[in-house]
Amino acid sequence: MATTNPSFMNGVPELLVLRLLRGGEMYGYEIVQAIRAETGEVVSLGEGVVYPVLHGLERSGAITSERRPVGGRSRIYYALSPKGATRLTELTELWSRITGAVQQVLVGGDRAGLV
Amino acid sequence: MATTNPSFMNGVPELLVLRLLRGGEMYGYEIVQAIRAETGEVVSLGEGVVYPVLHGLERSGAITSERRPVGGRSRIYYALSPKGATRLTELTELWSRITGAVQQVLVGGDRAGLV
DNA sequence: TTGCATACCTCGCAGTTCTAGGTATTATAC
DNA sequence: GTATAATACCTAGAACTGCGAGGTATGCAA
Repeated sequence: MATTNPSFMNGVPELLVLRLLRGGEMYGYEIVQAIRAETGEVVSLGEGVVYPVLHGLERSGAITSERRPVGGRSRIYYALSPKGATRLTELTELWSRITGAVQQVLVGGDRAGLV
Repeated sequence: MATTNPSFMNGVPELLVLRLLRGGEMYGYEIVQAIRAETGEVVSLGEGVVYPVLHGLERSGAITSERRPVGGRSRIYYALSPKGATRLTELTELWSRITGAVQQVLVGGDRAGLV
C-alpha cells in the first residue's frame, strides 16, 4: 500500500519508460536500448524488467499499444495516453521531492537556511 | 544478487542512517526523528524500518553499538566504523551516479552536449 | 547452417520496505 | 493516584519490485 512514503524511489523503471514515451511511440526492445544509451550505461534495465512494466502501464491505462509488422517482423508500439502523461507528471514531481530530501541530508552540516 | 544494477536506488534508508552517523553517535529513536526533521517530513521512516537497518549494519560491521543508560532509560548508541565509512562513500557515489543518470533522461530533449 | 541480433514473453527468486503489532520505562496531565 | 503520551527498544508478516534465467521465433550475416 505504501501510504506514508508512496513507492519511495521505486518505480524508476516506470518513470523512465513513461518519460521516453513522451517523445513519441516506441517498442519494448527499443526502450531497453534507449535507457541503456541515454543513461550512458549507468542504468541498464533488462527485458525482464521493461516488458512487465509496459504490460502494467497498459493495464492501468497509462499507455496504449498497437501491434505492427515492420520488415516481416512484429513489433508492439506503445504510446503515452493522457492518463499516462498525468502519471508522468506525478512521478517526476515525487522523484524531485525525494531526491531533493535525500540530497539535503547528504549535504547536511550547514544548518544555515533551516527554519 | 543484483549484479548489473546493484541495489538500484534501494538502500536509501541505509544511506541516510550511515550519513547521519557520520556526524557522531546516535541512537535508533533519535535517528528516526532526525530523518523526519532533516528531510522536512518528505522522508519519514518508521521504527520498523530503521531498527532492522541498524541491526543489519551492525551485523555487517559497518557500525558498532554500545548500550548506555541515560536518565534511568536504556539507549543503544551506534557509531560509524571505518568499514561503515567506506560503505557510505560507495553508496553516496552510487546514489549520485544513478540520480544523475535518471535526471539526464528526465531533462532529455537536448542532444547537445552528448558525445 | 551456424550464430548473432532483433523482438517478444513469463516464472520464480531475492532483497527491501512497510505496517502492525508488542514490551517497558518515564514524564505529564487530570 | 492514575491514565495518557512520549521515549526507546524490538519482531513478524505482508507486499512490492526489480532481476536473472530461461523460452520462443524471425531475419541476416558468416
